[in-house]
Amino acid sequence: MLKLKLMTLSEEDYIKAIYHLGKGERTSVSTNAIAEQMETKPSSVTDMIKKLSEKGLVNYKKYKGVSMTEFGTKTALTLVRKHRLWEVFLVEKLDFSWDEVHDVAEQLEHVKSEKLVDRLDKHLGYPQVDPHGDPIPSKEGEFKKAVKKLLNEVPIGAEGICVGVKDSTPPFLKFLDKNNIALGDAIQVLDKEEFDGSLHLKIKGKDIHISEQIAANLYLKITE
Amino acid sequence: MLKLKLMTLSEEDYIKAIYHLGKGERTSVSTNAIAEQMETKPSSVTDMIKKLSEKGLVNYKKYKGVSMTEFGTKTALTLVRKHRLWEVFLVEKLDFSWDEVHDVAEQLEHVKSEKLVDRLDKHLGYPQVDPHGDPIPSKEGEFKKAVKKLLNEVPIGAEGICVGVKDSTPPFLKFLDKNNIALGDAIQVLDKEEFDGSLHLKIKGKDIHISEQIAANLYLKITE
DNA sequence: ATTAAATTTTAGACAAAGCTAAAAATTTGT
DNA sequence: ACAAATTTTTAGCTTTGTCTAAAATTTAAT
Repeated sequence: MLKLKLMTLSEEDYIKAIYHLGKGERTSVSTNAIAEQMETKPSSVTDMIKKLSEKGLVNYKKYKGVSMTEFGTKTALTLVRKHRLWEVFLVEKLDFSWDEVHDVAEQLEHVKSEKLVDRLDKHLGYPQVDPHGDPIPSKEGEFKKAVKKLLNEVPIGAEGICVGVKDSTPPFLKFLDKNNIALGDAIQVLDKEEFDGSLHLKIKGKDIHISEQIAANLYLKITE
Repeated sequence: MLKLKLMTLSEEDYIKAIYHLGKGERTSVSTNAIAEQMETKPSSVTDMIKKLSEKGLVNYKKYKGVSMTEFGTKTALTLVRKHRLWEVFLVEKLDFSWDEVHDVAEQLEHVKSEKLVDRLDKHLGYPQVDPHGDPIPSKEGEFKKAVKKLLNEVPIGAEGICVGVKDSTPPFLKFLDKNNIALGDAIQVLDKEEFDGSLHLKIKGKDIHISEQIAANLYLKITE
């Protein structure tokens, strides 16, 4: 397998951004979208895209957007893997809360040592999902595409595991904390109000009533 | 307490290098020595020194070498603290061996999060020394100066704890591993050969015979 | 003490990654 | 279809950290 040791921090950040913007599916991503994601200017993005293209990480044609190559995707997946493993570490071992881990993991993921990642994975017991319920790619870049649905799109009576959030901003995460909703929780949809789309749920034996807006930001993994 | 959040990786590396070259004692360090340590050119060092001087981390007078300020020393100690805590983590939690941790810790120490360091410290049980027996500064930058002596300078009959190595290159560290000598071991000096200065030791109940060269690279913490 | 050697600094360049402003290409609206 | 709006790229400049080559200073040697 090809391996590109010589990636700068910035290149790694771009690769991850392009991967996520393309939803991991090698779809074309616009310069502007990347610029927004990276909080930089489109002209800077163009420059970087050229470099990544020369290194074989992305496909690029002027004015036509950019898409990941097979190799670029593999590279992005190792970064995603590292990021999510570190998030698990921070939550499980260092008692960070769910909504604090991202920035630190963002830094830790850039540490270059294959052995470190492998050992960390082992230390954590080979976790399948990160604290946000997102799947952790294997060393080979494979991961089960979780069957995730938004809670408001799930039929009444459905049961599943809370595996993720759509909105991962601190305000929303804090709401969940306050209402004792956490990843890994078993959730059952008891009823839905016609009037406002709000839901009655059972979580950890307790009944809860949430608005449709909340439901629309919670992913449920259907254990079918 | 002053805190300088805006340090680049490179600045941090220089500060640590200058601190170590000055043995933590704010002695004057030469441009050439720094250049050698940092594997760069003296002219680059001069440039960086000016920047560090402007930031109040070092004292600098043209042609007269450079020394740490109080503030620079504090800064260096937080880096040393991070480095050594990560080394403990790698050895204790991820089963890295003693001689593999340095490069990875070198990267991990640059991660910026006070909370991360505090939690890591707690997670590790507030260790006092790293896997090489070097003391870990407290959050406030304090640390017990271990009473360390080279094994060959210790009188016959002395007892103590193996707390460090002078030569920390892989070959030497591997020798120690092979001969079952590790940090934290209780060592007793049984006898010394007049002829070649070699030593008879008792380590973990076993008798061992080592050359003077080996003894001259092992630090013993005298538990007086 | 004065010259030779070594060290240190300056001056000028370069690569990486970013920016602004302007030009070029594409897309959109009527 | 074609002008207007938007998007993308280019050109040229900035900063950080590095380099080489040359100049300045200090140290060493006779």
